[in-house]
Amino acid sequence: MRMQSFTSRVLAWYVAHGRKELPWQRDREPYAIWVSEIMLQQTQVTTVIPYYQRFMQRFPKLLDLANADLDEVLHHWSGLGYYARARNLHAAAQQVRDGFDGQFPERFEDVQSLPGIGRSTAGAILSFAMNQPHPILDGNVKRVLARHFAVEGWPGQSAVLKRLWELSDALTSETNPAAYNQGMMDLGAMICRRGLPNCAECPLQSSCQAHAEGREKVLPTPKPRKKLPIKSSYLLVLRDQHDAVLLERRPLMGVWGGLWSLPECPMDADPMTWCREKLAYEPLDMMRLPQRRHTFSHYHFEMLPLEIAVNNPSNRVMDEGVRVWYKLSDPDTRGLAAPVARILNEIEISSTGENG
DNA sequence: AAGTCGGGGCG
DNA sequence: CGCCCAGACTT
Repeated sequence: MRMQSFTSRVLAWYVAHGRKELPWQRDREPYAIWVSEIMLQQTQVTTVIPYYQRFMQRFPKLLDLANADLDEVLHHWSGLGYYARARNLHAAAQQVRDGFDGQFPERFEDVQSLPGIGRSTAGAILSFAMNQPHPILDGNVKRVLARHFAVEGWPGQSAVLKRLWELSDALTSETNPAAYNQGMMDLGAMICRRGLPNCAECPLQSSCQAHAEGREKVLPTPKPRKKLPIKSSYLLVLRDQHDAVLLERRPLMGVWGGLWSLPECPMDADPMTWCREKLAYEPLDMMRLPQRRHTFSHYHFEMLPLEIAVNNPSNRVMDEGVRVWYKLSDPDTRGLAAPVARILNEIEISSTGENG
């Protein structure tokens, strides 16, 4: 008998083994699926789930998100990374509110025109929410296709990417794209895994070219990587007489965009002098805190936190959009850079320990 | 086409 | 420690 098609095998496998109980699969509301798809960009399912639940509890409807302050959106995103996703999500919600009468658009071109939504995410949202037949191409689908069809080359190369899109487009189910796309993602996550593919339980094994050639572990071709440079800075923890800490808001573009962080003193400067001249606070006492390393996609960040006691006059004027005194005992809803939150948390624990 | 953008999980 | 993960955007 003739072998079932690629597409029908994926569909059958999804019905039998795929994931159907994820929090954003309960209904097919476009807004919920949209939020989940943005969170899932470059982020694994198990990491996303608690963030998704807190986010949806605070912003249950699209208009709740559109009408919220960006600061609070970033607060609920803090720790997930790629904060441009949160800013784009917020801006896109406002575009839907103002340009689409608050209804999430149903035309592919309209969806892809929203900030933060590219071809793959637009296809995912419209296929999952409305069963529209659009292909997707996330990391899982790339891996399944690259292996099954033995596609050579790093998928970041335009020619390789074009070939993978052609395959995804040709294979996507016309009748049940939602189940097919979810099936491909689940196959990539559960069977056709990066490190140790479970070919024995794969519905596509009989036709998989990489498996036939014993190359499933070396495809897809990995990204050529360079050694990450190391950047070091002092992080100044200015602490006033009321146990408040001075925070600065980071520029929207760049690392930790829009989040609140500690003043960053260059390594070639003297922290006491820098504190006096750049921050205009007279340092009274200084203490080293444990050094930390944070790794970004493109460099290591060595943080040398210094706790500096200062006197904070009550009549001093400050621009609260750029700098705030953050009370350790009374944390609010600002988005803090994750390593900064950990540093402040340690200080707060040690200070509460001293007082009782 | 290449670089930017976070944090976590895993071997 | 290196590598990757439900990518999109800028230059």
